[in-house]
Amino acid sequence: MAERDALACEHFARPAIDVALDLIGRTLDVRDAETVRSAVIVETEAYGGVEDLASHAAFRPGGRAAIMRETPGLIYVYAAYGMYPCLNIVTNPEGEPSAVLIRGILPLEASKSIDGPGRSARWLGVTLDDQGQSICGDRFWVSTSRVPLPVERTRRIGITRGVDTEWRYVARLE
DNA sequence: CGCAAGATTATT
DNA sequence: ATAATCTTGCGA
Repeated sequence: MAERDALACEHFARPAIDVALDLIGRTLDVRDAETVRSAVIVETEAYGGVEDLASHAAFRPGGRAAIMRETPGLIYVYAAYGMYPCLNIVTNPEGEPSAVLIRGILPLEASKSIDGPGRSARWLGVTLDDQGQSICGDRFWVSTSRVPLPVERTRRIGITRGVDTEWRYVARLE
């Protein structure tokens, strides 16, 4: 079998804000029993750090979000409003609980981008059971290659606290 | 044990 | 604008 074009887990052992920007333009692959879904990451948000009140690690540190304290490169999945699984990648700088939320993707076989964390995770086939999986494993991996895209930096969406920090990145698509 | 809030989405 | 739907945290 050919070498897989995958980033090593150590790549995510950096501040979430750095990883969030770095991920824009990279391809995310998710292997299913039958197929492999591939999509370019076009929108991300960084969460974490002791000062980030919007982070689950700050106001909901127990339960699933505890994984944000674990090894970088692990998958954190939470159900937004109890209904929609959302995909995160744990990115631990120095024991600081943090993660990057995948908010938008551009499926390779599609022409239209998918907007929103719930819709993105659903297209990729991500479920709550993927909690704890590795982003550099058999089911999930991210390409070493990166499509150069114009990136915009904005405030995060859908939150009521920590609204001042500009920790969201969006690729500007033609 | 009960209740309110929340990193959302589809429908009215 | 608002319902759908459930985990987590907090107060009684």
